Amino acid sequence: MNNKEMDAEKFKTISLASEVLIFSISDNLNDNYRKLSKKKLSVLLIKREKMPFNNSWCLPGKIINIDETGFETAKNIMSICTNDSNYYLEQLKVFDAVDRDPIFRLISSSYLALISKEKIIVNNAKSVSWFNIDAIENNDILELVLDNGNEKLNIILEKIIKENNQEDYSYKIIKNDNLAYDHAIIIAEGIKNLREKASKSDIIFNMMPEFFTIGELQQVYEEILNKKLLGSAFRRTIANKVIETDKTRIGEGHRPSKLFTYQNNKAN
Amino acid sequence: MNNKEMDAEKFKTISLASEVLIFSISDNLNDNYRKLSKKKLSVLLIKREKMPFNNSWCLPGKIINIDETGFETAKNIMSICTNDSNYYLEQLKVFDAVDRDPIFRLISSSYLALISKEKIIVNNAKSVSWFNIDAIENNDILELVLDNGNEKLNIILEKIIKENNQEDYSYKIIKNDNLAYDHAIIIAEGIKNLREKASKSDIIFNMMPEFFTIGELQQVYEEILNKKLLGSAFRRTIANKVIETDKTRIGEGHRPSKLFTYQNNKAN
DNA sequence: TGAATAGTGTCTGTGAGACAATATTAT
DNA sequence: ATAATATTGTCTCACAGACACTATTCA
Repeated sequence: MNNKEMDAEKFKTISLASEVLIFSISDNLNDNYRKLSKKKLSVLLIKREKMPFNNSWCLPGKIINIDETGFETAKNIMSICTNDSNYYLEQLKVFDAVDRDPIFRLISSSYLALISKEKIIVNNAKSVSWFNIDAIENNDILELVLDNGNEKLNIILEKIIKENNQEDYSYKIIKNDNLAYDHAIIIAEGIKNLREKASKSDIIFNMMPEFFTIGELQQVYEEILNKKLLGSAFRRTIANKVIETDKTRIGEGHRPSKLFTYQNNKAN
Repeated sequence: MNNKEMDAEKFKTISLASEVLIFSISDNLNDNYRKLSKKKLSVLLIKREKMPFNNSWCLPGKIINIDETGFETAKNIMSICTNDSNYYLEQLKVFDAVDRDPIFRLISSSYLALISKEKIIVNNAKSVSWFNIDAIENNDILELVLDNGNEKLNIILEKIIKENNQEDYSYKIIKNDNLAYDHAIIIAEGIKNLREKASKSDIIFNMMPEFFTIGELQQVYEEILNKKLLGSAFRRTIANKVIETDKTRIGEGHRPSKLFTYQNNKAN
């Protein structure tokens, strides 16, 4: 094939990429020394340095090689931010709107990764950055505010409800803001997925450090589930999932708290 | 490109197909006139008439065209068995093992469809057939028996549990039986998905006819969840999802039962 | 001392499991 | 009459929400 034929070929074939939604929890210190630091869900984004969407932020992604699975590609992508292989990774969804890439037919197989901040190595290059996520829901509108400290992205999505079932919906971008492709939708779907699984499984612990207080754990659940929980009830329900250690966190302007660790080697 | 170049090209590119797992509920009459007909989960399979896997059964599938989404392709596939567009259809998972097709790199984006038998038109061609599914679980082994009345497929799968979490597992084929590709795994993943959602959503109703008795509905739930339910408790929990009609089913050798219909236009 | 969080105990309502009891039909 | 399913009612137990109360620290 000569170059001309290759170019023509590009437009006739479908390219398939793995894209990874890397979520973690960030600590945001409070000015009041007594108050706990505020936990925020955060997502890792990359600054694009080529067309299309040059200079926009995007999810880390890679075209799937002919000799590797999408999962393997996703694991390779993960190596940009960690050399620890101990994280959660699962298939999320396929995003394949015909016009999602302005030039080619690019289909994205998305993956959701959950990792603890302590396992993450991000060099300070400006091209990789963690964005705190604020997700504000009003009726059928979802407002996403992504903030990395320097730049703030304001995105508005609409929930498209299918067939009268309030629980079954997809998203449509109403207003985008310097985020490439349909990645705003992928982020929204990831949050939805995480929220659904948070109360039915233990995946949240993948974003926790090895040792944590019940209060910190509760904060993370509150952030993900987007609602206040009662301390007493939370302790009860979480009790059989954690192991108390003899460590204690002190120096916080209030009663010290015991440190716990995740009970992941359950025998039942 | 000449033919030789095209052939070479095939081996270098990835093909992407939509494959649809069409589930429905079959009625299997009991010899005892008093007893209810036994409900079975069933899947629509197609007899392949070309290589690879010639003469094996497979899920209906189609290569995704460059100008349509996988969902659209899935809807086109659905038209082989219905001209009613009122069914449930959702993305299931991507299956992309490198060697799943013996010759090419074929990636399958699978969809789960749930439809009521009354909406289905299958011409009696031998190439399309409904198979009743028996799924027998023993520890980490899942045995699938697919039976269309003429042919019985016995498949054995192993659950591969990830990272000590009993709930998070995938499947590996131990013994296949005249089922093409990794479609046994897709069927197993579909059953798992259906089971998880059955108790948390109303998707089961997509496989019910317009009018049904509570007993029939309970049977379907028992079949999907693979456990016996208590009639009294079932009635209580299902009560707010169904509307009682003035119709009654009679002539069954026991007390007649009221017919209900799904309450899908919920106002909450 | 006071602000803030940690941690325990208890009451209450909801909802599921168990099971008893009654109803109704075709053969 | 009997087998089989339909339908209702009631008791109990587990669990989550609400909330009161105590504990402990640093500025």
